[in-house]
Amino acid sequence: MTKASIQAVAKEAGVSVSTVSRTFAKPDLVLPKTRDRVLAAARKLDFQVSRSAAALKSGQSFRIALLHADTIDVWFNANVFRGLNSVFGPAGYDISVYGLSNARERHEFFTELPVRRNVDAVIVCSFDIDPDEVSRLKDVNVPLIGINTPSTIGLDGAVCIDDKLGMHTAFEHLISLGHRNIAYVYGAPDDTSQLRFSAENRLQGLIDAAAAHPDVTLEQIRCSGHEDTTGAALAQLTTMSPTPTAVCFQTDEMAIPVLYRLPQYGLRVPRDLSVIGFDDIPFSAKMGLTTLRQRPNDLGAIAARKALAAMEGPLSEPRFETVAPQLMLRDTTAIAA
Amino acid sequence: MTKASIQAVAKEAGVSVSTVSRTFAKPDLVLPKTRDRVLAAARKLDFQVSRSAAALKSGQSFRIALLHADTIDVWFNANVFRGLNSVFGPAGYDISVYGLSNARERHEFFTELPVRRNVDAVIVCSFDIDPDEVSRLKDVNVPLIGINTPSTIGLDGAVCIDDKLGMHTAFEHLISLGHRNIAYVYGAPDDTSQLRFSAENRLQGLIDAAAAHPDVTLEQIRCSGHEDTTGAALAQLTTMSPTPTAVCFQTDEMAIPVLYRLPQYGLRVPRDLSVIGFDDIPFSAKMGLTTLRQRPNDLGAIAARKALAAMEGPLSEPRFETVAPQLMLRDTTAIAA
DNA sequence: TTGTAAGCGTTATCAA
DNA sequence: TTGATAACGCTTACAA
Repeated sequence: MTKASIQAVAKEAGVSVSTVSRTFAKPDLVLPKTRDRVLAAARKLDFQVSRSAAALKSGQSFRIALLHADTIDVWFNANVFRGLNSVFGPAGYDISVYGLSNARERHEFFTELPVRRNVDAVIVCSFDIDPDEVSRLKDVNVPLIGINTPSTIGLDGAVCIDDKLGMHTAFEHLISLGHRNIAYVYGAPDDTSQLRFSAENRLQGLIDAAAAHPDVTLEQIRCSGHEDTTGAALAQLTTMSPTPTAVCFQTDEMAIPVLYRLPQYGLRVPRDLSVIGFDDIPFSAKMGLTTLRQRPNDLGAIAARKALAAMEGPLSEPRFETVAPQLMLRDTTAIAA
Repeated sequence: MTKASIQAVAKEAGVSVSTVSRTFAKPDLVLPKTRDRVLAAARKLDFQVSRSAAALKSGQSFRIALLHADTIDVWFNANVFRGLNSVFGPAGYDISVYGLSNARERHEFFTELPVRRNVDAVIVCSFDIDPDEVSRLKDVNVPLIGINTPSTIGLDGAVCIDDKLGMHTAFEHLISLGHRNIAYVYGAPDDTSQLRFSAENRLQGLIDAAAAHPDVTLEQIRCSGHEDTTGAALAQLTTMSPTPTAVCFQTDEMAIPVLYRLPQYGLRVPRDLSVIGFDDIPFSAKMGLTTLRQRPNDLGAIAARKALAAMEGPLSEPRFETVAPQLMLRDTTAIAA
C-alpha cells in the first residue's frame, strides 16, 4: 500500500513520468484524454504526489507561516486561521502556526527565524510587530502579509479592520440615541498581546469621534491585564459620576460578563444603561448584544489570497485593504434615559 | 540570502556534509567541538535545514493530519489544535487541518484520501468516525490516534474525556444539594457535528446516574440544531411541570445565554434554579457558572505524544486513556429551594 | 503534446 | 567520530 510511485502510474497509464507529473501539476498542459488515463491509473494504484519530492524539486515548501500573539484558540486567531486554511488548504499549502505570546518566545523566533527556507509566505496576524522584526522577516525573502498590523511598512500586503471607524460608528449610534455620558472599557494587556493594538486604536477612534461633540463626556475605564476585568469595570461603572448612560467595550468578550452582572447592581440594560461591544462573537447574537461585527475569517481568506498572488509576482491591485466593521443593532442599546 | 546549502556550511566549517547533517539531525553523534563549529558556520550563513529535502530523503513528511468536525474555531477544536501544535511544533511537524463539516466533504475526503503518502500520522478529533472510515484511513499506513472518538476500534491510540463520569458527578452534586427535579438540555446536531457523540454520552451518563435514584425526575429538553436553542430551552424550562429546581446543560455554550436570560423570566440563579454546564470555557469562570472542566488543550498534547511514540513503534504503554472532567464549583448551584 | 534525463538538498550506508 | 557517495521521488528544460 501507499507505495505507488510516479513511475508505476506512468507505466500503468502507458505514458511517461513527465506526463503524470503534468497531469497533477499543470493539468491544462496535457490532453484531456491522456489526463483521464493517468488519473484512472493513479486512482487504481492509490497514487498521490509526494509533496516532499514536489517541494524539493520545485523549490517551494508548500508551507505558510502564521505568526500570532496570544494563543491560537482565542476567537480572533482561531477564525483567522480558519480563513487562511480555507484558501491555503485547497491550494496545497499547510500552515505552520507560531504563537509568540511573550517576549522570550518572540525574541527566540526572530533570532532563530525557523521559517527561513521553509515557508513560502509569512502571515503576521494582529501583531504589533516592530520595524526591526519586519526587516528581519524580509530576509526570509518570501511574501509578508499582515492582518490587523499597526503599520503596513515593509509588508507586501495587508488587510486591516478599521477600528477607528468602528468606534466612530458606535459613538454616533449612541449619540443619535441621545446619550451624552459615555464610558469606554478597555484592557491594557501587557507584553505582546494582540489586544494592545486594537485597544489603542479603538480608544483613539472614540476620542476622535468625541472631539466633534463638546457636550459629550467620554470616561475611560482602563482595566489592567492582571486584575478581574469584569469586577473592575462593574465597580467603576456603578460608582462614577456623572453616571454614564451608555458604555462601549473594547471587545464583546469583556462586555458579556459585565452585561450578565449588571442586573445584580440594579442596572437594567438598555433602560438604565446601553451597552455596545466589538467583534460579534457567537455569544453576542445569542445574548442580543449590540456590537460591531468584524469577520476575522474573511480577513484570513483575503490575506491568504494576497499571499498566493504575491508568490506569483509583485501585487498589483491594492496591496493594502481596510474593511469596515458593521454595526449589529440588537437589544442592548436604546434611547438615553 | 537564504541560499546557503549544506555544502556551503560544510565548507565554512571545514567538515563534510554528512557531519553538518548529523549536527542537526542527530547532534549526539557528533563531537561537541565539531558541532559548535558547524553551528557557528550555519548561523553565519543563515542556514536552516530544508525540510523538504530532509523529508524526501528520510521518507517522512513532517506533516500530521488533523481531522475534525464542525469548524476549527469552535472552542474544543481550537484548543485541541493548540495542544497538538505545542507538541508537534517543537518536534518539527506541521499540522494539516481538514475540517469535515458535512457529508459531502466527508465523503470526498475519504475517497480522495489526500493525506496518503503525505502525513506521518492522523489525528481524529471528536469525530463519530465509522469503522469503514477507520479502515480506509488504515490504508494510509501511519499511526491513527483518536481524541474523544466514540470507539477506539482500529485506532493505534486514543484519549477521551469521560463524559458519563462527568454527568454522574454533576448529577450527584445536585442530588447532594437536595435537588429531585432535574432537567437536561442538549442539542441534537444534525449531520457530522462532533456534538452528537458527546450529547448522547452525556445524556446516557445522566440517565445511568438517575437510575440509582428512583425519587428523582430527569426531564430531557432536546433542542434541534435548527431552532433557537436558547429560546427553546427557556420556553421549556419555564413551563414544564414539575418545575425543575436544577438544570444541566450539555455545554457551557448552551448554558450561558440561558443563564443570562433567566432573570427576565423571573427565575433567580441559584435560588430558584441551579445551573450546571460542561466544558469550562473561559466565560464560565467570569460568569461564575458551575461546570465540569475538560481541557482539550491537554487532550491534544496527549494525543500528539501518543502519535510521536507510535511513529517510533507500536505503543506499549496504555494506548487508550480516559480523563475525568473536574467539577468546578462556582455560583450557579445551591441547595434546592 | 509528450518523452528523456538531469538534478533539487538532504540523509543513509558504508568505509575509513 | 567523520567522510564519500548513492539514492529519495519528483519537476522541468529540452528534445522529439
